[in-house]
Amino acid sequence: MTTAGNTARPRGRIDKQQAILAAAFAVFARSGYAQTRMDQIAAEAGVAKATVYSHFGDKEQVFRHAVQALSDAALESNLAVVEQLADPGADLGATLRSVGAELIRCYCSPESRALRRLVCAEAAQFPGLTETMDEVSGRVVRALADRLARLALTGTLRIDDPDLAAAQWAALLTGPLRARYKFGAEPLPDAEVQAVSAGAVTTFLAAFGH
Amino acid sequence: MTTAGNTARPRGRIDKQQAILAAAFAVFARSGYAQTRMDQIAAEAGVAKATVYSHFGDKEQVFRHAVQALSDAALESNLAVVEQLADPGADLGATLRSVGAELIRCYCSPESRALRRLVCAEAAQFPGLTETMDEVSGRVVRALADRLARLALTGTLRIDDPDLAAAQWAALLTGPLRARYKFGAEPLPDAEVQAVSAGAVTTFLAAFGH
Amino acid sequence: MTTAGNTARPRGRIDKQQAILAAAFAVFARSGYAQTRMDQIAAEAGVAKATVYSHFGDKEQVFRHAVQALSDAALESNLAVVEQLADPGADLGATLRSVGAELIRCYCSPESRALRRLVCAEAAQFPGLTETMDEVSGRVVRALADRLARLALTGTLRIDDPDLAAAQWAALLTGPLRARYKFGAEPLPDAEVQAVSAGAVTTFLAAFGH
Amino acid sequence: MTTAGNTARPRGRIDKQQAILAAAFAVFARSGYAQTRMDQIAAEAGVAKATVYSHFGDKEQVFRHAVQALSDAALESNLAVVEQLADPGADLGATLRSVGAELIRCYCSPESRALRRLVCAEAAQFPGLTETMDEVSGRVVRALADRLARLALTGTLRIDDPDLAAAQWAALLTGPLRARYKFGAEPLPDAEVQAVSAGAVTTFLAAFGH
DNA sequence: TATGAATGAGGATTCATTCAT
DNA sequence: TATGAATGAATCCTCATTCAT
Repeated sequence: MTTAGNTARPRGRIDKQQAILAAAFAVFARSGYAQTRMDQIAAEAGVAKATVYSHFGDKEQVFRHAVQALSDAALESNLAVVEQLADPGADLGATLRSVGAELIRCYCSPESRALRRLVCAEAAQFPGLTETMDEVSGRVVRALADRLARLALTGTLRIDDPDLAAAQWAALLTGPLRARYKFGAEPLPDAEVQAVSAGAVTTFLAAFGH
Repeated sequence: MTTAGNTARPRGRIDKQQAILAAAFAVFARSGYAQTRMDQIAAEAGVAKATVYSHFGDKEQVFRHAVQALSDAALESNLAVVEQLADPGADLGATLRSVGAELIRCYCSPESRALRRLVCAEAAQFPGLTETMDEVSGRVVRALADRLARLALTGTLRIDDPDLAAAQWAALLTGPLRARYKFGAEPLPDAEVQAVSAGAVTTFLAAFGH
Repeated sequence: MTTAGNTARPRGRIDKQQAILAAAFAVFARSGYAQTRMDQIAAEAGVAKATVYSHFGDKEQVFRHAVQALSDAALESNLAVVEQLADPGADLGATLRSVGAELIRCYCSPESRALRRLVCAEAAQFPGLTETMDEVSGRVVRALADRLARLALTGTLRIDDPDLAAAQWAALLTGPLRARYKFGAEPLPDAEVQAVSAGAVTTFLAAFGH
Repeated sequence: MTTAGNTARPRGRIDKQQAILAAAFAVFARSGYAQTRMDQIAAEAGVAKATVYSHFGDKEQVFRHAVQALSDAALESNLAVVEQLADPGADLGATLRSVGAELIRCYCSPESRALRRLVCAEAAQFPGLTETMDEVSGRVVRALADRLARLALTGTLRIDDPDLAAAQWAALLTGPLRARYKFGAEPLPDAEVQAVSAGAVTTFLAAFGH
């Protein structure tokens, strides 16, 4: 129903929904919740303001939908990266470094930073928002834990508590990053990515390797 | 005449400054930047709205000063905790666990959460804000690195790069915390504190202990 | 469909525009630019304040439109009077006196005084305002010059430079009026009108009659 | 203390009065009544705002004093010009043209334009202001009438009603000027001055010469 | 008198939201 | 459903004026 639509009108509605959501993503990410005007969203979506209302009810709903969509996307790309651990190859260290680097890049992508800013900013006013975020990182860490558990099973790693190990690896990857890369607009230098990932792997293997 | 002030008024100016700043801290932390009304700040400070303006110029300046003061306070209490590592005592593990736990508590104190929310929320609109935050965590990590370097010198730990070790320890402490404890309003259960701190120490010592 | 308007609403937009402009005329004329509150205009127009803004953008634009409309009206009534010279009748002096008196009355009508006050008052802050006014009096004088040129052609008057003669006649009509009648609120006594007009005609005919 | 100042204080008060008035002139003339802030006046006068209040009571009084002083100055310079008619010399036309030109320049001096703007603008809100202005132009016209009467006595001119003649001459001088020169900021071109003055003299002499 | 600080009343403007078409 | 127009509530900021010193 979403993609078929070769007859003229049935898709109009859905197209507009999508356009509105896309516009909302963009504007909220750019300006934050409070700074965002419904007019901007409508304009960027190419529809009338009232149309936005008839689709989503009010500003808060538009926001929640936008955040949800950003979260879904972020979750998906993170999981895709984690999946690369399914087949670690010969050089475990190298694989960990590469996957770690990609996780860092996901974590610092413009979309992720924007999402983090939005959630963080509105955590107080929008109950349930932090839960959404916990959900995302929780599922990523769990997926990571799954992979690590497999590697422990095969004896590649020496892990008692895969959840803890996963959480700590994630922490070692994202913790040392400067705030300006986590929240700010500054582009993340590749050297930083490599260094942090390498450092994380060294410590991680010292604790969980052989 | 300005500083003696045992008679009633000469200090009035400064008192009001302080009162306004304190009120601003509170209100911004509660409601976020955009939701905060200048009236609220003035009322909470017990002064007229125009007085706030004559002291700080406009809302943005009030905000910046408030954030600065919160940052200063946060930095100070973090540094005080780190200083406890100066004399690690006999049981290094226990000391690390205890200091780690206190650092976590600092990190999740209501003030710190509020500060994080505010900075994060307004990072896009207020250039320089993330730098302020980097500065704080940077200095804490550096102080931590100083302590770790001493312990490496005395042979208590085995550390090549104290800065990296410090950053990683901090990461192991704060990274695994759920978003609801970092940004949300939920109170931080002591069990979580203990568990995370203990886990961090184990991994840390595995990498940097004997 | 827009102009027929036997169904209720299509003309609503235009009606409101008109209502707002009319209200703005009145209030600005009464109180001057700075003293005028947007609320007053909105109230007097019977619309919401925001409607005024959505139609005109800001106070300055409302003002400019109001002035423009007042100017247009003033121009029109002045031209109508001047047109009476097209057929001067047998007694030229009497006609000139009568037309002069009417021009003085136009010049001192409440609307004209208000317009003069507004333009004069805000000349410094609103570039282009004086030009608008010059335009009005310029066109009136030119129309007058046209009439005088005709009378010169028929030999009724002896005029070399009709533009100069017109400007001077206008000057003789309005120049001798006391400020209180040009700008003030005082009603213009008919005796004053007659006297000034008669004096103007005498001098004018001495210079340009036979 | 600022200029003469050999004894220390006694003149301080008066100096400040003067400074305040001078500043008020300048600022009101620049910005109009409503746009003028008491702070600006105080700042430009180099005193504290409260000092302005202790000298003049409130904004309106400051304004009235400023207008009065501007009026006095304007009156004085106009009268000085008129006085040149006391000894008209051999070529009456030339003298009239020269005096007329100077009157036009007085009339369009920055101070006079400012004064006209201020009075005109606030005529509605400040009763008595137009009277002040009538007083000025009234006295100038009367002085002019005095001179014309003398010239009539000596047979140089042929005037029945010197007051009317004076008013009309003044009208012929100022009436034809464009609004931008009367109220606006545009500098008055000398050619305009000459032309208007010459035209006025021609018509005036046609009516009142031999 | 001179002043720096404080204030209360007020005003322009914005924006989420709703209606009538 | 889509829209242009209308709105009312809210908010930042300004400024004439007053006090205490």
